[in-house]
Amino acid sequence: VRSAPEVAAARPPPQSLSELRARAADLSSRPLRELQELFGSLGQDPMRHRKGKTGQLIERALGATAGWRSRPDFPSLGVELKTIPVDAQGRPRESTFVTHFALADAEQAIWHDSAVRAKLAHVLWIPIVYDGSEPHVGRPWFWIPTPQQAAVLEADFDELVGLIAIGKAECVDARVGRWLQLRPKAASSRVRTWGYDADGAPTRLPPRGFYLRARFTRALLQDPTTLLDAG
Amino acid sequence: VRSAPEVAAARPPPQSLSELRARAADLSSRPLRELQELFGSLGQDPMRHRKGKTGQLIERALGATAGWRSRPDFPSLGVELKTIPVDAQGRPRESTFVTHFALADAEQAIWHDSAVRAKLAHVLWIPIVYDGSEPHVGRPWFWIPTPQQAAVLEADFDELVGLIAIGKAECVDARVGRWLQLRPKAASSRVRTWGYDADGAPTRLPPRGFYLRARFTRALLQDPTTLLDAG
DNA sequence: TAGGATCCAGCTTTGGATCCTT
DNA sequence: AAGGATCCAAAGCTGGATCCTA
Repeated sequence: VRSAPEVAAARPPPQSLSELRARAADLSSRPLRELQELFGSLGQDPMRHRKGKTGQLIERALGATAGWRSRPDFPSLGVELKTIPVDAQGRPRESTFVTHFALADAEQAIWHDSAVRAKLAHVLWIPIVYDGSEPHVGRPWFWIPTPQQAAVLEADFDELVGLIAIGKAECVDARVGRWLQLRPKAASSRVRTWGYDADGAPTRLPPRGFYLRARFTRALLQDPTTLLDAG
Repeated sequence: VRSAPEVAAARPPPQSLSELRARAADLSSRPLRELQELFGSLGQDPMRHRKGKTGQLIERALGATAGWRSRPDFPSLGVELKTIPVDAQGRPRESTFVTHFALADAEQAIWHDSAVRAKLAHVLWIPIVYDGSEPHVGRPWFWIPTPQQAAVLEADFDELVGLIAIGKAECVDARVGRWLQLRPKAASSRVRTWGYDADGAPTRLPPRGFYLRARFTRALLQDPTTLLDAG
């Protein structure tokens, strides 16, 4: 058994990839309860119904630049942190939020310059294991998309953004896209004006976000060598 | 619009692949009701709840050697006929029965000599479209497995048969196998004795059959070029 | 019983809704 | 509003059960 991390509050950002790697390895298999005692109170219940709280706890434990606009989480390293809940078999059950998307920007949006590409260029996955015993950190894993994986993500992005750019935003629901999808984000009752339709009436649609499908992260975490470059 | 086929009862077997091809093409897009009038009464309702009746109707329409032991349906051509229900998008919803399997034969069973390989070596798929309008024949399609596809089918076969051969028949349920699966066949209350367990007691298990998973036939009929040789 | 398959309850997946913090 | 995500009802999938004919 290892000793607890020495810091008792949010840490300074890691200075190097190896330092981040070491911090991540140190979290591996630690109960959430332990991290919560060390890195602060985000509510008292380390179980479910925490929504984003677990992600914020991990951010503090790793020294990510929490709450900042303009990501990634570790700007100098170019690494994005993703906390991902998994079951006893290590399988993700939920989709993973990537970033907001402003529908009004669809016409100008280009994959190469997009926030989606930037965030997914280098991801540190921190699985949180919910298996009936105490929730705990799984094995951290750094991911850089292979060229083939990046090509599929780009194709999804182009399809989603393209449909909106040509005025078919209503056709875009969560079914579109092989690995990336576009879904409502934030309380869906809140609606924003972002353009004008053919009749000159303002276009009002709820804000949306890009997500990675659960079936993608599942394949990624469970069997990175098969299925992905092919399917 | 074409004229109705000229025959008013079960046809003689086709003499050549091109004759079979022509007959199949002639069925394309015909309502089941029309075939039923021409090729005989297998009950009065051409809708669901027909179970195997539709398959038998298509057999008669094409001149297959119905009801014979030792297949394929067109022995001289080496072609197996499979009638497959699809939805409005052309997607199969159900698994496809391939052949019975006698559990007692597992130890001697070899892929190369198996009924599964023989039946799947050359298949004529006849989709039946259930889309809310009148049920009708879709576009017939001849399929010969690619070497890569055949390799996956062989691997599935070996895994399933191997588990039974080493006495782990209880471990084999419908989850095993990527594209082929082994499932109960016939009213499952009927149980047959087929061997003896370690204690010398007779082994009694319901009869089983090989099936192709719906996700396989779905990929096969919808997108034959992708997904298959890879996944 | 082998061949032709479909039925359907229960489980899994997921699209859309929602919650908290900075 | 943007970032951190999870919740949950309903659709979709499928493993095991079943039906008919020869």
